[in-house]
Amino acid sequence: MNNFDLNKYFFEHNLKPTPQRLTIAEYLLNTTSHPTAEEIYQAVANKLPMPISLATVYNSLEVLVKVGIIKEVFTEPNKVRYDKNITNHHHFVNTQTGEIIDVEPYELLSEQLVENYLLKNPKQKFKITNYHITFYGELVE
Amino acid sequence: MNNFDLNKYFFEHNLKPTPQRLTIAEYLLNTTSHPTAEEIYQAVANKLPMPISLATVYNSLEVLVKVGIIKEVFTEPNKVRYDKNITNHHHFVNTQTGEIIDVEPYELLSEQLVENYLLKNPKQKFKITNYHITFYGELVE
DNA sequence: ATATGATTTAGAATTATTCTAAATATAGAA
DNA sequence: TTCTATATTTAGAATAATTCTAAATCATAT
Ligand SMILES: [Mn+2]
Ligand SMILES: [Mn+2]
Ligand SMILES: [Zn+2]
Ligand SMILES: [Zn+2]
Repeated sequence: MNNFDLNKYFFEHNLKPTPQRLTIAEYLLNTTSHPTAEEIYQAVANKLPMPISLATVYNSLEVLVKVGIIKEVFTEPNKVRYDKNITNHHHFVNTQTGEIIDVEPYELLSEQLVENYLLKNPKQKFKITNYHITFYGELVE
Repeated sequence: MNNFDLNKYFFEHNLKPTPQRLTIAEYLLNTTSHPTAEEIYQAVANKLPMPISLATVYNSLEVLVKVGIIKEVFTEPNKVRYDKNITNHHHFVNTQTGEIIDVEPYELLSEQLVENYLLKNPKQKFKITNYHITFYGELVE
């Protein structure tokens, strides 16, 4: 999504395209990393001509999640990360660096995963609406 | 693991079997839920003859994790839960109640999952050491 | 220009967790 | 047993992430 699309998207979702929101959205759309609110705050503070508050970063992230431009990711305790990749996908955590990398889903496995759940938990009558896999591992030398 | 095993386990791991630790461990071993530190604190405070502090709950949980009697689980933002099930397994989150249910792993899928990761990320040279699936869903009427 | 409502802001409040330093308990030695 | 060394517990302070509050500012429509 480029800057033009962003303005359009904001308009279509009744979001005022304020410099703060636009800069936060732009920052996220231009990184493959999964930054925290604090990291976004630091990066965006350096780009904006005016100052920005951390509250605005949290407020903006909330509305960007709400309109579906970004998603939240929980891979670690006590830390929320934000993700421009809004497709269904999974994450690989490099346990040496903390880096989080997107993993594309393998849809052929989905059915088997869900079937396995039903097999292993025959008493429970639940419907699985989605699932998320966190892979952990290390760089191979 | 019964009370006898617990004393033995503590002894073997050089953990003094204090009433606080024993009661916390017992509480966890006798529930299939995945309680938070606060929930454990409330439950254990009611069982112990002497008062207990929240700091002791956190300290005890830390050593119980360290010696491998329990595991930490991260399924929600900003909340750590504790799990007596120390085997490799996954979790189903009932999005209506927040209840967390164990899901046994399907080892036949592991290989395919890891293969898929390598296929979809051919440039990255990482070794996957483990992975965790969080299923989300609802009760079916 | 003015009003209205949305947005931003600083700072206070909240929640989960960790730290600190003193008090107490445990286990082993004497 | 008592003593002693060390481990554990504790209350409360500190920290980190996030949310809340209420005032200031901004944008848009009259
Ligand atoms: Mn927390
Ligand atoms: Mn947090
Ligand atoms: Zn992602
Ligand atoms: Zn579990």
